[in-house]
Amino acid sequence: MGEATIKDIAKASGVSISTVSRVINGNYPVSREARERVEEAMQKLDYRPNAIARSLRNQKTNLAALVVADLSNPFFMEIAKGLEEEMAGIGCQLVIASSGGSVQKERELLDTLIEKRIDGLVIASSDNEGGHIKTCIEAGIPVVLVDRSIEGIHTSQILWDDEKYSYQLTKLFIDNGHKDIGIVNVTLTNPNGKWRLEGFRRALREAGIPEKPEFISSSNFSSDEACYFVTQMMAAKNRPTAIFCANNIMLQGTLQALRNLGLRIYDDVSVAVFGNPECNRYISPAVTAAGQDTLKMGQMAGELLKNLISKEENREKTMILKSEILMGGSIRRIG
Amino acid sequence: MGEATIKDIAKASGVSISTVSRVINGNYPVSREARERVEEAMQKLDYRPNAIARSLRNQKTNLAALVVADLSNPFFMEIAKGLEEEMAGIGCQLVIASSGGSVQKERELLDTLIEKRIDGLVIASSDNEGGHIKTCIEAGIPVVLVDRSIEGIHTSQILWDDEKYSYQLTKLFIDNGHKDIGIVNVTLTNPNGKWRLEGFRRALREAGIPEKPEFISSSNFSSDEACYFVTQMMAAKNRPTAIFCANNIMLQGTLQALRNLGLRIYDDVSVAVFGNPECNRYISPAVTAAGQDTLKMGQMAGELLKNLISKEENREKTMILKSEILMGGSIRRIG
DNA sequence: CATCCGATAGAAAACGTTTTCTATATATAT
DNA sequence: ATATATATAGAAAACGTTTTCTATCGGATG
Repeated sequence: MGEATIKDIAKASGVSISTVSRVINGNYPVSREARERVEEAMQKLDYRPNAIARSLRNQKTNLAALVVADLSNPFFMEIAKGLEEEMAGIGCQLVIASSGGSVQKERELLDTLIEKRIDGLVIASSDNEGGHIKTCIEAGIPVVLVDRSIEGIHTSQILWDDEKYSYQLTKLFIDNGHKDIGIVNVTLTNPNGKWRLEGFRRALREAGIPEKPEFISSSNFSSDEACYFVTQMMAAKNRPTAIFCANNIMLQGTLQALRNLGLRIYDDVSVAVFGNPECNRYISPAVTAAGQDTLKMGQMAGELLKNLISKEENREKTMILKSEILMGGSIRRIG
Repeated sequence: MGEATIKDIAKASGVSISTVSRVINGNYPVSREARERVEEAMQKLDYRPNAIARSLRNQKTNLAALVVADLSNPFFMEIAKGLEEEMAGIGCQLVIASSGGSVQKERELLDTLIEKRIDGLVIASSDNEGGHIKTCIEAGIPVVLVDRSIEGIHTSQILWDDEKYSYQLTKLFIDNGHKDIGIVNVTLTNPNGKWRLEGFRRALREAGIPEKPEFISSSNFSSDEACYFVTQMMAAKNRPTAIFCANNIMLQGTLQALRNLGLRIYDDVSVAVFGNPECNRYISPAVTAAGQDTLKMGQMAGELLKNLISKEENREKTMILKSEILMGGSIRRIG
C-alpha cells in the first residue's frame, strides 16, 4: 500500500525527514551519499509524496475549477479541453462541475470549491447577481469569466463580440432580401441574449424593417424550448423567411422543429447561427455561422488564469474574441 | 479575505478550538451558550473550513477522478455527466483528466492523481498493460473501469456487450442481403476493437460469407483515419455494399468520407454503428445503431465506485450493459 | 458523606509535508 | 592558531483541522 510517508523514508535511510524533503525537492544541498540512500529507500518503499500535506503547507492545491451549466454541451467541453491543455503546463488539474443552469446549485458548487482552496476558477456563470463570484474573489481565488460577463464583477474576462456578429449575420439575411426574420434567443437575463438581440435589432433598424414581436423568442434556453417556439412560429400563417439562432443549442432545437414540420433549410427557410453548428459535419447545405473558436477560448482562459495566479500580470484583463463568418449554403436570396 | 481559521473563531468567541470544531461537526455535545457564540463568530468572520486540512486529518478528499482519452468526445462527456450526478450525492466532486490517447500521458496523470489522494477513480484506459492502474489499486484507491476492461486487473467494471451487438448489427446487414460488408474498427489492442470484430466475424462465419481483408480496417482510432480508410475502400472497384462502424467516432469519419465521395447512405451504401450516432439528430435516414446509454454508464460507474468507497460492497462487480438496436433507415434490402 | 456518572470543554497529539533555525564539521583566510 | 565561511543535516515550528485524552463541575446514587 502506497502508505509510506516521508518519516518512513527517513527511518529507512537513516537520515532526518528534513533531509528527505530536501532530496525530494532538490532545493537544498544534500551529500551524495545521503541522497543515494534516500533515493534507494523511496524506490524500495514506493514512496509517493502526499499532495494534501503539501497543499496544506504550501497553500497551493494545483487544482483549478471549471464551472459550467451543462457538461454535455460541446461548447463547454471545447472550453474544458483548451483549459485543461493550458493548465497542464503548470501542473494544474481540472475540477469540472456543472450547475445544470441552477443558480442555487452553482452557489453551492462555488462554496465547496472555495473550501477546497482551488488555485483558480473559470466560470461561465448562470448567476446574474454575481454575489458568490465576488465571494470567491474576496477569498483570494483568481477568477476568469468566460462567455458571460457579470455586472459589477471586476476580474479577467473573455467574451465574444455578440452585438457585432449578430448584426452581421442579420444583415446577411437582409442583404439577401429577407424582411421577415425570426430570432431564437436565449434568455435576456443572460448578457449574451441581451447583446445578440441588440445586434439583431440594429440590423433591422438600419434597414428600416419593423420588428415583429411574434418573431422574437422571449426566454428559452433548452433545445426543447427552442423547438417549441420555432414550431409555433413556423406554423402561423405569417411566418418568417429566415431564422437567426443565438447559439448552437438554439440551432439544435430549430432544426428539430424544421424536420418535424418537413421544412428544408434554404429551400423553405434560411438559417444562420451564432456559434458552431455541429450539424455542419453532417448536413448540407451547411448552416452559415458566426463561428466561435471555443478551444481557443479555453486556452485563453487558461492563460489569463495563469497570469492571475502567478500575479505576474495582476491587472485583470478583458478579451473580446472575434468570430469568423463561416459561409454555408443556408441563406437563400429572395425577393 | 476568507482567511479566518478555526483558531480565529476560537479566539473571537472565547472558547477552545476543540469546541469550535465540535460546533462545526455537531458530533459532540456543546452548551447552547457556547454554540451560539461560536456560530456568531463564524458568521461575522465569514469562516470557511479548510477542506485541505480536513482531508489531511480525515484521509478523505471528496474528490473522484475521471480519466478518458478525449474530453470533447460526446461519449465520454455523457459518462462524465452521469458520474458527476451520482457522486454529488456523497459530496464528491470530479477531477477530469484526458490523456489524448497517450499511454505515457495517462500514466503521468494517474501518478499525480494518486499523489492527490483522490477517493476514487473511474477510467476508460488507453493503456493495455494496466500496470499503473494496478498501482492505483495497490495504493488503496477504488477503481472502476468503464468501456474498456484490462486483462489482469480485478476491480469493478462496466462494459458493453460488444460481441453480441456487433453480431446482431452485422446479421442485420446479412439478413438484408448484404454479402460485401466493411468494418471500420478501432485498434485491436483495444478490447472493444477485438470483440466488435469478433461479433462481426461470427455473423459472417455463420452465414458462410468469407472475410475480405481489404474490407477490414486494421487499426485506427481517429475520425480522420477512419475517413481515409473508407475513402480508400470505397474507391476500389470491388467495394462493399454495407459498412459497420465500431463507434461514433468511426462513424463520423465514415460519413465524412461518404460525403466527399458523393455517396448517399441507403441509396449507395448501407451503414450501421455500434454507439450513439450524434448525426441522427440532423440527417435522415437515421443510422441504424446499437445504442449505448452512456449517461447510465456514468451513473452506474458512480454507483459501483460508491460501493467500493464505502466498502459496503467490497467485492468488485462486473456489469455488462445491454444495448438497444435503434432501427434507422440506413440499411437497404438488396439482392 | 463518599463515589460515581454525565455533561461540558480544554490540551495535546496526529495527519504529512516544507522551511526556518540551529548546530556541527571542514576548509579557507588572516 | 584564530576567526570566518561553507557544506551539510537535525530539531522544531507551521499549515488547519479532528479526536483522544483529561479535567472540572453538578448532581445522582450508594
